[in-house]
Amino acid sequence: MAIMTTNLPPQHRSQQEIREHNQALILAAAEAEFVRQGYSGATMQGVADRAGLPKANVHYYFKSKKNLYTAVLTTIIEEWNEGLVSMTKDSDPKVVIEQFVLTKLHQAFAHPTRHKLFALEVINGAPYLQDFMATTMKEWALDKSAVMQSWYDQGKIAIDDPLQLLILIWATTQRYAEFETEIVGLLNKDAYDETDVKRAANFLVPFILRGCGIQ
Amino acid sequence: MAIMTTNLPPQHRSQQEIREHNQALILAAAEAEFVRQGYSGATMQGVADRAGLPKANVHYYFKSKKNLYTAVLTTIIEEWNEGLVSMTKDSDPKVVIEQFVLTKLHQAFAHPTRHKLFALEVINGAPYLQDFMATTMKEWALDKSAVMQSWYDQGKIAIDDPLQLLILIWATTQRYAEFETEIVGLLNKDAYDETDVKRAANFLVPFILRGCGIQ
DNA sequence: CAATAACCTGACTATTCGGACAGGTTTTTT
DNA sequence: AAAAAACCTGTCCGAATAGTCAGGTTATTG
Repeated sequence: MAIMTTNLPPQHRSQQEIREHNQALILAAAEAEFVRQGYSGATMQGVADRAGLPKANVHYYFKSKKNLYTAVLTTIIEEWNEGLVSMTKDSDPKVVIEQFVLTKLHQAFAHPTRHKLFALEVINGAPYLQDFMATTMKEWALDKSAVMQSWYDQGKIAIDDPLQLLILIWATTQRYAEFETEIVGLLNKDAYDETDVKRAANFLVPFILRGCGIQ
Repeated sequence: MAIMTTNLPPQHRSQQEIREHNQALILAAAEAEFVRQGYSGATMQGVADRAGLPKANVHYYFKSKKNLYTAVLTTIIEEWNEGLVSMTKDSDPKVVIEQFVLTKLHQAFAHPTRHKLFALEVINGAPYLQDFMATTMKEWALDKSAVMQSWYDQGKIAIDDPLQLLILIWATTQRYAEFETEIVGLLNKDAYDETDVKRAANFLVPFILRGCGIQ
């Protein structure tokens, strides 16, 4: 619908500028369009309209609908773990878990569309993410689980099945993005405001720490 | 794909039997088909094939695709709160919360497709569920929140924002259905088996009780 | 045992959509 | 400043798909 960034034509734009600008424009439009009705429901014309470009131009930059879709997913994945603190067996679980939850929570409120798109993809079997899920993501999860297992062995946390804890933290933080519609309704609002992130954090952080047997 | 119930033609079936049988067949097929690629990606031919009926017959019973979709959602909603124990301000929070979590968890593992379909619908703005979400579901949630608030006032639980607790319980239990693909992969399996429900329950129930400050 | 109503389905239709492409314009290179 | 390369887009096309319908079969009713 809305054009995402300035599209006013500067007099002379280098081809590199044009390319970067239009690709970013199309990717942003595609993210919105794909989440609206899923992969099949999205139309290339819809992407074009949101980007303010002719349909043929979208095909010029991204050869096919499938190609555009995977490009959107790739950009989402690349930013998936950004901002996360590192954790080792010597870390303080309280600090690390608190930071992890807060980071994930802020990402969820900041980029609900991305989280929705990711969820849509996983719900119908992750056809385009199988590889990422089976390799990068799994290794990351198993690595973190091993660290948390060592915390348990040291008596720092009460969790003996860290994979489940990881699943819980993902579930509870991402939920605010994925189920935005439902939660906004329950909170009697039209959209989230700043207080809602705080309210979620104020509940979630101490809850999870208590659940982990910390404090 | 697979035909859901016996479709062998008894010699003489009453029209009522025929109707009930075929409608159930089509609804089950539609649930599977709609979850496969969302509303737009599903095809009436696909529903027909799964049900083992000609496409025109599907249209005979459910006038349109939209009509069939809302029929599927309606049957899901009707079973949404089944099996839940009642809760009052005099209940024992430990018992009620434990039962609530276990019931939701078993539903999630028993009917993943329904939960996925519900999630798909909510993620793209609940276009066909707005009414249910804004009335029945909201009243239910606010009612339960009030009960839990009274538990807090009595000092029985440490949760002063019960709506958030409700959101957390929904998120953590339904997650196992919605993100089946991801979680099954993390557990190194092809599909869930009985031990996975137990493992989730063994983690989740004590975690949530501790989070609530119980025990 | 009609007559009526309900069930069934092959064949057709209108529409929508992804994609192709020819011919044009602007920028870059030599 | 000419040639090449990259960018741009109106128009067309084939495939897929929701929905229609006429003509049929089977069950119900009086």
